[in-house]
Amino acid sequence: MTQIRLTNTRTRTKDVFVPLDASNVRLYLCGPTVYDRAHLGNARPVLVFDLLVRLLRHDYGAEAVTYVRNFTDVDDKINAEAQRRKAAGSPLTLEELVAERSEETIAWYHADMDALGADRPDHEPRATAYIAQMIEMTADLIAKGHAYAAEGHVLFDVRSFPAYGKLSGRSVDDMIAGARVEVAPFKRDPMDFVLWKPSEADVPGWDSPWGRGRPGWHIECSAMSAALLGPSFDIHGGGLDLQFPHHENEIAQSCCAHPEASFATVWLHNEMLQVEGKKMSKSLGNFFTVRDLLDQGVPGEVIRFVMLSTHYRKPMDWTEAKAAEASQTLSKWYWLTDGVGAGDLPEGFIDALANDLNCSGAHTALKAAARAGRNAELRAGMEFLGYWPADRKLSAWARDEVQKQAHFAEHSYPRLELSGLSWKLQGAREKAAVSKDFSEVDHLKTALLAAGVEVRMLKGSVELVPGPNFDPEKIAGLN
RNA sequence: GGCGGGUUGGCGGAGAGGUUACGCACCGGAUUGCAAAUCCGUGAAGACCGGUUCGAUUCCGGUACCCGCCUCCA
Repeated sequence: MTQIRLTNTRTRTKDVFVPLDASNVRLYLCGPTVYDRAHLGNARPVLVFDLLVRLLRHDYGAEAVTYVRNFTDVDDKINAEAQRRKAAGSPLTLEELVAERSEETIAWYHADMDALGADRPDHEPRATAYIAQMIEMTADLIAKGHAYAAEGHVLFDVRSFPAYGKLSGRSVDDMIAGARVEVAPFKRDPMDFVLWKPSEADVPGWDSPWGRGRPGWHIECSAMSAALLGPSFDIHGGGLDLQFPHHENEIAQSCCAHPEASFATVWLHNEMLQVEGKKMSKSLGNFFTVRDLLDQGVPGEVIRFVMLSTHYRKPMDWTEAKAAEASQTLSKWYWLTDGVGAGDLPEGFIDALANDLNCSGAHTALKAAARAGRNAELRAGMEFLGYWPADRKLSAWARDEVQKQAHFAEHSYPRLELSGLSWKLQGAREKAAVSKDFSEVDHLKTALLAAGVEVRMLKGSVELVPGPNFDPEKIAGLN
């Protein structure tokens, strides 16, 4: 068992990870709002958690980890798209159109994240399937004196929760002082946030004790994590942009609803994504989705490698140069490990990952293995990091790269030996080096080439690699 | 304005209070009858100013610059 250390936003230190229950390690990642294609930034937390889950499964056992990532399918942007389709003449109801939009977006999301080699979570709950739990939790918060109804809304009373602001290091008073937006008049405190809000007739809604309406943004994660993982679980994560207000509000809701529980022990936040040194934004014209990159021919493996190369707590800059370098490295690795069985993991590999997911360090361990020709170790590490799919079949891109490498390696890279003949050839070569009579060497080499064998003359040895047209019959006489 | 994070060699990117990170690129050399997407190696850093220390890129303080968040935006 390796000691895993993670930087916990809650404690602001890198702590040794101790699960509440080692036989059931539980994680929750805030998933996407399914109104459109996932952009590249959305992929980062997915890959960080994919890596974390792989490490935890390695440590605690595949069955001892439960990973939940939600789909937020209650959102005004989805509603807006549904209303647009309705206005365009769709015969479906608004609710059906919302579901339709969510369905297609979720399918895209799955396809895109699959292409990045991210394993699906154990549970992918949709907010719309947990409305009852949200209503129940909201009512409970009112009953416990932490929320109040006003003008069809239900608001969380931040003053009722002294720890409000602790996660993000803010005080309610400071935030009010810096507030720049007009405050709804029915709020008791400017920082109070919505648990439930009324829905007009042309917007999807659910019946509730406070009238027809829909949940606020934050309550879904509190309700779904409690339903699937219990009120206390181990790791909760997401992008740094979610730290406030989303995660802060989740903590307020969950801790007040379940005062006996601890909610999430560890909070993990990944830094944001940049593109060529600048923030990714539609106005700068550098905004793109995962699908855009895939369509441009950037392989999912390469996107994954680039993403995992930068530590999750540092801003990640997506650049063409990084993609090119990643492509080169992976190309070589696939070539080295194609057809090789996975061995032990390289030295230092797990230690690096266990140290707050230092994947760059894990890559270093793989580079060392590649350099030393420990291909079985390289293969094991690649599989661990998700560069080989579970079915161990290469993507079209990777297969292509392997063939290119094989072609280029006509005279270079050591792989496997046709023992005996390589010995013989090397022996002849050593003699020829002295006698300068290369006829025997040439004879052997020509025969081998004719039999479809690649002949690689290396310093001190000869590598013989059977090619696609290898015919053992033709070299039978050479031994 | 408030809060949080960052600043490492040409580029990318880590760990560690005191020994070469590593990769890519560059340069030098080697190996080779031919051949290199082969091998070996050198150089190159820690934004700035102070402080703590025998010693700091690593700890502390300040400055500059950059990034994110600041009530329904994921």
